[in-house]
This record gives sequence, structure tokens and C-alpha cells, in this order.
Amino acid sequence: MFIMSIQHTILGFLSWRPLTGYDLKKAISSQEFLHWSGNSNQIYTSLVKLYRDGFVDVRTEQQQNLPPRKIYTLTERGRQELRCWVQSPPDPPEARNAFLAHLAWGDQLTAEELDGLSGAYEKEVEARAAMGRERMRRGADSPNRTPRERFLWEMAHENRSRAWETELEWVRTLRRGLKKFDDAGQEKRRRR
Amino acid sequence: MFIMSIQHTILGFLSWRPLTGYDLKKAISSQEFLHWSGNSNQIYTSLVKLYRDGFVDVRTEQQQNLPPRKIYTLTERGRQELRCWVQSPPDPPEARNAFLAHLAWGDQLTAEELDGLSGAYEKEVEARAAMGRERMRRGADSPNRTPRERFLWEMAHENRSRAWETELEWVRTLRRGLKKFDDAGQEKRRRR
DNA sequence: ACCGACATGTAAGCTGTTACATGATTCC
DNA sequence: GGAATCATGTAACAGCTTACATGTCGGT
Repeated sequence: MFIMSIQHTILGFLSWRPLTGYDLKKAISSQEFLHWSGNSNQIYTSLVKLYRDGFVDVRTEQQQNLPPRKIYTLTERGRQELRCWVQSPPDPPEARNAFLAHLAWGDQLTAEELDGLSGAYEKEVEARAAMGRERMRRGADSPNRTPRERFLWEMAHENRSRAWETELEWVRTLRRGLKKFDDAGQEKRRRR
Repeated sequence: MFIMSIQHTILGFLSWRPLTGYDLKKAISSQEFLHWSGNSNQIYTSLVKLYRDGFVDVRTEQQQNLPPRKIYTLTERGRQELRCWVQSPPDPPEARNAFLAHLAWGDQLTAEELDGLSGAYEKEVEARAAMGRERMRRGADSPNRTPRERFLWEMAHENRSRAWETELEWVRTLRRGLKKFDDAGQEKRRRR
């Protein structure tokens, strides 16, 4: 029994069509909501394990002037495992936001330093939020196999998009609040 | 050089006052935004490493009828490391939401199964959102050392709270959408 | 009589990351 | 000439989890 989400994600993509490790890497990394570290190695080692456990089959295809491709297909056992996992209660969501941890001990910093830190974060979140909006605008690249599946994928993209918008509003509120402390400090200094 | 956030979180709490590993465990786990797995072991091993690297000092205090306590204090080097880390650009936030991954292959499920899955998630998110609201209502347990620090901690709590509210709205939108597919399916079946 | 809080640790194992290795083709 | 794409892998290491180990006190 395994719980590792990336292996199930691989089974999920293979349930659509046979794919190589390289294809899987592109498929997984293009979906922000699937959240993957970007370590392609993990995919190749996962495929070895999935094969060992009988969840996938593999055949090697030679190409001229290009490296050989290993094409993986889902076995019946793999399909069962996928279905079982989809129905199982998911792990609770966890948001790890290092910025919040930095902020917690940010009172050591000067107003300028805190402004720099939070400003950089605002810019980053702004960029992510814009990417989310852009993706929603041009229609999320969802599988178009059934209307319901399309809906599920659009909602998954919507989830990430909304999360970034919320974060953006929050960081702006934060910075407005910090500005007041800054102004207060400057007033004090002026009065001296 | 280390990047591990939990070690810096420990340094952060020790910058306020000397604490034991057990105290740290309680302090860290009580702050949702610091995001910690709950593995107390990690704290004890981190403290050993921090001591080895000269970031903390330790003295052992014997207690009668209770296990001895090891009280850790921040060294000057530790204080420098903390300040340096706080200023450094934080890792980008990452949200890993297993529910979204399940959803992505949820079209295999029946309407009833999907309703069960999303309903359970809604309940969980509802509970977390309620906890967040409750914490904001009774005033987040923030350190009250300076007004600015208090503000920073309240904003950190606010961040988590808003995130749960957004998630709650989203899951309700999802379930309303799924209901339509369900109704459509039932209509089709009725017409047959 | 049992559970939770107090208080710390070792050992084994699993997961995940980083560095390294190969090698052709196409685009700038 | 250098970077990116295609395509897969090994080896070493760092981080995190799980199981185990110990022992008292106070509440129900």
C-alpha cells in the first residue's frame, strides 16, 4: 500500500493514454494544482516502483537519432488502484507559506527592510495571480472527454486562481497596515 | 548553511525566551500558519543540530519526580542567523491540496460517490474556517511585545483564516455545479 | 485502572533532492 | 557557440516519519 500522491497522479494520466516518463513530466508540471516539486527523477523512480508492483506495463520503442522511449500503459490492477484511491478520503490540504514564518520574526527588521520583503512577495503573488487569470481567460487546458470532467478540471484551476487572488488582497492589506507603522515612526522622529 | 524552516522557527521562539524542546513543540503546533507536521522528534533532533552548529546553548535542570528539562537559549550566533534568515527571500508558498488531485480523476465516480467525497471535504473546510473565525474573534494569541509585532502576527492568522474562507466558498461552488450534472443525469434517466 | 500531560530520546526506514552521466537535434 | 528539447537513469545524501523506549503525576 502506498499513499504517495505522485504515483497516483501518474496512474491518473496513464488512465487516459499510454505515456513515457518524459510525457508525464510535462503533463504533471503543466498543472499547478497537482503540485509537483519539478524533480523529474521522482517520476522515473516512481515508474520503476509502479512496474514492480504490477500497476503499469512498459514497452520500449527505438527511435533513430533520438533516445529510445519507454512507453507505459496502465494495467487492470493499476486501474483498480486508481479508482480505489480517488474514492479514498484525501489528505487534508496543507499550505506552507515561508513568508508567514519570516513575517513572524519580522519585527527585528527596519520599516524599509520589511517593506522590501513584503514588496517582493507582493510582486511574486501579483505575477501568479495574473497567470491564473490569464489561464482562466483563455480557457483552462482541461481534458475534454466528458462535460463533467471538464467541469472538474476547470474548478481545480479556479481553486488555485482564487487562492492567489485572496493572497494578493491579503498582502496588500498587510502593506497598507505596515505603512501606518512607518508613518507613525516618521512622525515620532519628526517631532523629536 | 541550512534552509530548513523548522530550525529557524525554533531560533525565532528562542529569541523571545529560553525554552525546552517540549515547550517549543507546544508553541509551534499552536500556530497553524507556521505549518508543522506534528512530529516532535524533529524538534529534538533539530535542537541537537542547532547546538552542534553553535546557534543555541543548553543547560539541564533536574526536577523532583519529573523528567529533567533541557533549557535552550539562543547564542549571539543564533541571533545573527535568525536575523539573516528573516531578511532573506522566502521560498514561494506552496499549497498541496490532495483533494484537487482526487477530483482530477473523479469522473470515474458516480454522482453519489463524488457527492460523498466533496461533502466530506466541505465539512472539513467548514470546521477549519470556523476555527479560524473563532480565533480571530477571541483575539489571536499573538505576542504583545510591540504593536508592530502584534500586527504582524494578527496578519499571519488573518492569512490562514482568509484562505479557509476562500476554500469554503470554492467547495460550495463546486458542489452546486456538481448538483447540476446530477440533476441532468437524473432527467435523462427519467426521460428514458 | 487507565488516560493525558510532562519530557526526552534512539533506530530504522521511506521519500525526496542534488549531482552526475549520456548524446543528438534544433533554434537564436 | 550556447541553450533548449528530447529521453533516461544512478548514487549519495538530507529530511521526515514511524516505531520503540522510559517513567511520574493528576484526574475520572
